[in-house]
Amino acid sequence: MSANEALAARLHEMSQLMDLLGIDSFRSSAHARAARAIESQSTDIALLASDRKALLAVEGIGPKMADKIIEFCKDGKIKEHAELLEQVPQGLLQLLDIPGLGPKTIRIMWQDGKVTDLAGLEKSIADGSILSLPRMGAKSVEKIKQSIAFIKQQGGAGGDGAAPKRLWIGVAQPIADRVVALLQKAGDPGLKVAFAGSLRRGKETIGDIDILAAPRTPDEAGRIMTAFCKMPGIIGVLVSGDVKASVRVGLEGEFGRWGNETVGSGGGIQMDLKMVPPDSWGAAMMYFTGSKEHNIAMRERARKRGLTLTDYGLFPEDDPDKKLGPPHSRGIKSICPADTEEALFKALEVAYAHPETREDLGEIGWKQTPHLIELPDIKAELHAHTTASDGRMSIEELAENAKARGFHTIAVTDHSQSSAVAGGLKVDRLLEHIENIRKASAKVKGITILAGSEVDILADGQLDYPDDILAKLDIVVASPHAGLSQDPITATARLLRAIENPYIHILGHPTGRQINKRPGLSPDMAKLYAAAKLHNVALEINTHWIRLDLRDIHIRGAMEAGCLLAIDSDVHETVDFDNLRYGILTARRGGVTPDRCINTWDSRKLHAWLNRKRK
DNA sequence: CTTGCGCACAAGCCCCACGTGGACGTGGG
Repeated sequence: MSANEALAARLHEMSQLMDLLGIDSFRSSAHARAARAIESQSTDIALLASDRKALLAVEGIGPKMADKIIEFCKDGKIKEHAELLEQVPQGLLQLLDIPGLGPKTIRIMWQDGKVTDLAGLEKSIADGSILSLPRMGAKSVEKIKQSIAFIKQQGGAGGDGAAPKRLWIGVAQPIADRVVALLQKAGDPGLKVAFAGSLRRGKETIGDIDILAAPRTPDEAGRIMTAFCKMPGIIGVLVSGDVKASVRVGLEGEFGRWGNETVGSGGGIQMDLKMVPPDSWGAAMMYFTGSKEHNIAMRERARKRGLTLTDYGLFPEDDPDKKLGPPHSRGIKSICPADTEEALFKALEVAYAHPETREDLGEIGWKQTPHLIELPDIKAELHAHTTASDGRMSIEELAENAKARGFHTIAVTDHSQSSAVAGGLKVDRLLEHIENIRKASAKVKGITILAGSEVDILADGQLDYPDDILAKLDIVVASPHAGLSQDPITATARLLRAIENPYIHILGHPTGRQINKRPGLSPDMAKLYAAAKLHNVALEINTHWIRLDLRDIHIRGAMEAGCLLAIDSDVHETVDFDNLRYGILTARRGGVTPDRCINTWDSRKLHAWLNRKRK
């Protein structure tokens, strides 16, 4: 967990504690909002907090919050947090993770039902006393029971307080693809089915998988619902009505088989299906895609124009006090077509925002839609390994694979000598490897094979080969692999030194973080961007879904600073090429345009750029 | 607790579905 994430988690918990204690809800939501603001900062919080003014400039952070943040950075803790924690029983927070139970209900149970933890809750379910709570009936209790079972299976039931884990996008996406195909098959030809939610927005981790379908007849709807609730791997149905359902699916069975990397979510993932009339498709996609913050901002914009934006369309605002019920249910027609998102954006006079950018971080209010990079724009892979180090393919196999993807260039960049576990090449082996690459290059036509290396950035910022060896390589990708728990100042100096090396082209996975595994380095990113621009070094977006490093918010900063980016799949085996889609999504979240990504350049432009450092 | 408007004090992000039980909490984005 990075420092920013740790602080955000702390503030979020403070907000939850306030809810449980029944403290002023505005204070609570101010803390939740501050937590979100911290999460979307690309600067390491320790650096930000060294300048109180900069902290105050962040939307949602006022004087009191700034002091708490500074306190956290100095002492590693917030006194008020500890004080709140003292007033609430240990096991209570965990109950908030149970769907169906919110702060109000938990507070009542705690105050007069003597429930202070999961065991107490289970007891009150067992003896039926839970039913005496307001708004608690058989259906709600059943849902809670199922949720408890799921949480226990996830492993966190010991009371470690761990929030439910989010799945890597690379694990969630193939599952969603299969479900979409399955539902399409259950319907008639031409049925619209799509995934939405954070998956469609391309977030690096996914909480649940949202699927939208637009059946045209009740019969078709019935078949879709049945197929969804009975798909392979189902471990529980939470809700199933006529138009929506929520289920949990295990990752072990038919929809699992993701090798040993499925551990992220423990045992399963929630999937939500919603069915809508075809003429509401666009409005429903907007709603289901989110983000929540984007939706709210869009709906506010509608209200300012005397309109109401809902999941079904755009309506005249005829009922400000909301007494009459949703407009669509009263037979009122949308004032514009609601079958596409584009039509709704247009009617609200907002430039279309791609799903990946819908985070309410400035996209509403664009003069025009930016031209974001797309998958087919990528024409070169500049970071790949062969059997010479830890890859699975020979040079020729690698080149053939790249050619089949339509690339004009593939760079062979095996590990350098310090990466012993990855079979890094000593200088003599590297020289021999270069010869082999030249030979393969003569054999395989129709693609340029570059001789390169992924050179370790040593702890002090030196590169792992001397300059005269680097000079022999067509391309140098320099990456940090070890020493990833350095403090921010040392890490900054280390990476800056690497960027300043005259032979480096690309800074590979700059922070070395691995999602859900380790935080990696927290350098002063602004300094990195400036140096990369000055020395003409491209910053890598490593497309492996465990890395996605640079991450979205850092890419945003790099784009604003005018940097070049490289989107590379760090290929070790054939399937790694398929990770490109995650790199593209992440790049789009950061606002990358094709001109700024060196992998989109035509062969002449790219090679000229590489050669500028080889004179 | 923050913001916005103005230098002290208000007001505070949207809309729908569901279950329960008659108005509100919760979850979905």
